[in-house]
Amino acid sequence: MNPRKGHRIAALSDALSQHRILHIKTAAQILGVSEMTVRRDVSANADQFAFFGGHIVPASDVENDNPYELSRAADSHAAAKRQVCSHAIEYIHDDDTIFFDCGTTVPYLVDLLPDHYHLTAICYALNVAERLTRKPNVRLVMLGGLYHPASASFSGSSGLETLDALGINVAFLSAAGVDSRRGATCAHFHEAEIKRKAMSRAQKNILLVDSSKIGKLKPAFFSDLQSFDAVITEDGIKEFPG
Amino acid sequence: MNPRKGHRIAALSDALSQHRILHIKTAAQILGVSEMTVRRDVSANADQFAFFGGHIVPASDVENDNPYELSRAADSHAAAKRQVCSHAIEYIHDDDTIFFDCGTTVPYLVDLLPDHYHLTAICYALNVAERLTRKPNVRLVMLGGLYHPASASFSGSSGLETLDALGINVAFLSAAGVDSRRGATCAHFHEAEIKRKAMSRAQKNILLVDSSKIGKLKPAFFSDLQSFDAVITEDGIKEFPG
DNA sequence: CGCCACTTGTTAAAATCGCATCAAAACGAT
DNA sequence: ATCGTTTTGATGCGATTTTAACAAGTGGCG
Repeated sequence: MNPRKGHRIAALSDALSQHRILHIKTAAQILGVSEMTVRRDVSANADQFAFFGGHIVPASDVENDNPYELSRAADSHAAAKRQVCSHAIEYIHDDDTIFFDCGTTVPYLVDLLPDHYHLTAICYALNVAERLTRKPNVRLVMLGGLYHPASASFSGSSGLETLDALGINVAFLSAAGVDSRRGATCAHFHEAEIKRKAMSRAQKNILLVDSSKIGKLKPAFFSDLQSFDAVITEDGIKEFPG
Repeated sequence: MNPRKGHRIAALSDALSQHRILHIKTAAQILGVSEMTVRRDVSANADQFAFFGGHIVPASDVENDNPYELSRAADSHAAAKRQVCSHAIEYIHDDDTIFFDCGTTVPYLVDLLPDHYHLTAICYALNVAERLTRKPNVRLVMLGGLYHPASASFSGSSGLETLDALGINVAFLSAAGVDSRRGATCAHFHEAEIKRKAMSRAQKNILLVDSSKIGKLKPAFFSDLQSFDAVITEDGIKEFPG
């Protein structure tokens, strides 16, 4: 398969797991191609995607006759992500201030937070913010800016400045690529900027990745692995002393 | 409610629980009424049903995972709000930069935006942001800060500073109270601060309120009525020249 | 009965979706 | 570089969806 095409399919898959429903126009904008190309991609991958009334939905949803119910089970790596996060909660304590990165893994961590913990949460992605608003004792601080559909996140100088005024106990970072020699990378540069700033403000930095990310490399580098206090995959925690 | 109508709603609900998805034509056949009537039934019961691409689906499927949809569906003044907003869209033009206030009325306005309009949208409420992300040609700027559950909005100095750097063509404001002598008021002071700043940056300021707000008074004053270029209720537009 | 508000059906128009077609661009191999 | 193949983008058109407007029907009530 054409590598460019393969990348589009992957990106579409990512975007879909975030939004669960994508208007074709929106998808075309995210992927930076024409609507027609999106249509062709979708129909060429009928095993993954399906059309429904001008929108794209995961094929698994349609099989159930229910195009909406975004089963989080539809996310192929859901089990792995949940497991990653179950290891991660031990780093969170009552009254902590926590930074939550964007991505598809982090929302699972939010769901696992005990309701009785009083936390201050910092985030910059819409899907993460939404989850956090459901936690009764969480004080939520959102970093605003320009919206990026691919990651449902925001970027802007005001967010970076806000970070400068925050004390963070633990920062949970995600990465689209993890390479032992080239470190942690993500797809977009604006994300990398926020990640770096958040890490510099945090006492502890934890990287959350399911193993499907290992060995991959993305354009925007944001940290080498030694800078993390721990790297958590579904197999467990790897701590870096010091 | 008309007994015949009530029976149709029940029958539709039954049919939906069996099929999970119903084509409008199919539903019309099952109920023995015209398509148009089915459409009216569905949109009059947005708390139970929803449209999607010519089909009817249970609203719960769409609302799942989305707390704001719920509150919106439960909104008793939904019809009035929709009507308010239908009057309001005439103030929006292609390529405009629009400020969207928080509240339950504004999301209806977002839904009414033509998809082909290229807009820059400024907002500071989670429910509004969410709606805006579904618009394909909208560039979204979010003002971040501390989250306030009551209005699903954020407040903070960084948001106010961001506003200072923005040129706004039209600002749509909402109010929890409107009094001809004491002006427009809202429940929280942090909201009032953002509203005032947004109004000072906008070429045109439009107040959107359903008539249930008229005569009410809330603690946080943010503008007298003469400062608005128009006040829109479900009954129509009242313009203030100059 | 006649008036009224409300509901329903019909029709038309507008917007959108889905698809086929064709031209341009990118790519690969010689 | 040149040719042929593949991929992509643009355009147009029919079908479908959605909305709006108007006409007809229904039932309550004096």
